[in-house]
Order: sequence, then structure tokens, then C-alpha cells
Amino acid sequence: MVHKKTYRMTSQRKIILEELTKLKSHPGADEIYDAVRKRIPRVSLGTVYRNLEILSELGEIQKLEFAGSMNRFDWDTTKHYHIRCMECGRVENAPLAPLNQIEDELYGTTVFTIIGHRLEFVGLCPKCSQKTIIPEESE
Amino acid sequence: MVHKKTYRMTSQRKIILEELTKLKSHPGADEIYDAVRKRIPRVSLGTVYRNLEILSELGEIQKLEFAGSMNRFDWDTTKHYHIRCMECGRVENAPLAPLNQIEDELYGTTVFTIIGHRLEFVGLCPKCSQKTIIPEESE
DNA sequence: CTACATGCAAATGCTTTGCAACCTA
DNA sequence: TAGGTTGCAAAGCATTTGCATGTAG
Repeated sequence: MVHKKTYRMTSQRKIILEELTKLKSHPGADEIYDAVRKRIPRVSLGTVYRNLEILSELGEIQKLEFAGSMNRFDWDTTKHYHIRCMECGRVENAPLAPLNQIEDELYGTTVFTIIGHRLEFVGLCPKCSQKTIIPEESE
Repeated sequence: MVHKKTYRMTSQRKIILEELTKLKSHPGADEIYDAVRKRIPRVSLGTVYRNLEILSELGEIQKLEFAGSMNRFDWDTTKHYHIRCMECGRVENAPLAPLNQIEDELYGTTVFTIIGHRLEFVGLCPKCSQKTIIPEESE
């Protein structure tokens, strides 16, 4: 029998979890690092990364991976989709119920074993859509 | 009036496009680099990256960005989704028609201006699903 | 006690960029 | 000939890792 890995609740781990929960947004590791550093000035970025990984493995938090941008983390562990601002990177929840049936549609038509899917919306947040007025094409 | 940028058809550019088209798979920049190097031994990886970027800007190819893995490129420029093997990274087309209405569902319920969406499936390719037999949980 | 965790710094992997020489329209 | 393009090398950025020391259970 294999030895089961037992995780410890260190003060760093607890504080990282607390700060993510407090942030409410969908921060990247760097933002969480900044928040945690206010309480543990000598904390290392490596510790933040390691703990975010472990916490998501434990199901305490959710790791959000986006195409072409850095990872973000979510205190909300329920299944939901996101919208990301292509200008500033801000992330919000997408008000759309999970497409629970969509994977079934591929069943039998692909040689892959489907394990999951990821859906993300790309757009502009209110701030950036004001700034980003697409200029007229003038020849 | 602004000066419009005019692209040139250099031999490198042409060969990069040719090799991507030949590959038929969904190669990363490194694979394309390897293929191109057989015809232009002194080509640089930077040139490959720059040209892939320009070619996708021109609509000659499509840049595929996946969550948590490197970019890949597609000679097929039509709208379609993909499945990626979580073990070996192999990418295939997903036999599913584009969800053209899905963005409309968010209309009015989000403050974001939706510009697009990205849907990707994650799973195991035949080779990896054989190797990856999930071991029983034995206490 | 001991296996897991930490801080630190160096390393990683992918991608981008500065620059002088080069070439295409 | 002008301005896009190249090869080369160095830099950039997010993330991971090796290691000696620290600490929770």
C-alpha cells in the first residue's frame, strides 16, 4: 500500500486561503502574493504558488486557466464560466448555467475520451469599452 | 492619414505557411520551427514566431490558444473547436458545430461587451487513455 | 521525530524584442 | 531606396524547482 500524503495547515496556507476569499475577485498569483505579504512580509512567491496548487488540489479553491494569459484563482469552487476583458484582463463570472450535456455530443464521434470542457468568453469590461473606441477606417 | 503597413512575401514566410499546411496537425511553434529548419537551416525561432503572428493577423492561418499550455497553429481558418489530450498535448478538431447563439445568452445580464468565446474539450487520446489506467483506491 | 513546508535564488519553458545587416516591392 | 524582414542573442514573464532550514502532527 502506498503512503498517503498528508497536508498540514500551516499559517501561510491558511492566510493565503483567507486572502483569496477576502479578495472576491479572480486574482492572479501576484495579487494574492501582494495581499499575503501585508500579513507575512517574508513570504515567498514560491510558497504562494505551491499553496494555491495544493489548495485547488484539495478542492478548497479553484484554479482558473485562461487561454493566452496567466492563471487566476477563485474562492468559488462551483462550476461556472467566466468572461475576461481582453484589454485589462479583468475577470467576472459569466451568467450562464453549465453546459452539462455538451460533452455527450462528442460521444462516439471522437476517438478521445472526453474528461471535461472549458468555456470562456472574451470581451471588454465597461471601463475598457469606453476607452477602446474602435477608430474609423480612413483612407 | 496613417501609413498602412504592407507585408512582404519573403521566402521564410512562404515556407512557414507551406510547412504548417503540410503538417495538417495542430503544431506548436517549435514543431513548425523544426520542419522549416529542414528547408532553411539558418532560420531563427524568432522569425517563426513573428511570421506565425503575422500570418494569423492576415487570416492565412489561425492561432490556437489553449488554457495552461503553449500556443498551437492551425492551417484551417474556419471556426471550430478542439479537443486536447491532457497527457501528451495532442490536439484534434472537435466534431461540434459552432455555438453561434451562446454569446446572446449573456446579452443584458453582463456589463461586459462580449466579443467572442472559446470552447475547448479536455480528455485523453487513444494512446494515453490506454497508458493512463486510473489505479484503484486501495486503503 | 519525520515528513511536509518554507524562503531564497536559480532555473525553466515559451515567447518577445533590440539591433545591425539584409532584401523585397 | 525605403521600410519591412532576418538571424542572433538577450530579455521577459509566469511559473517551477533544488536545497538547506524550519515546523506541524
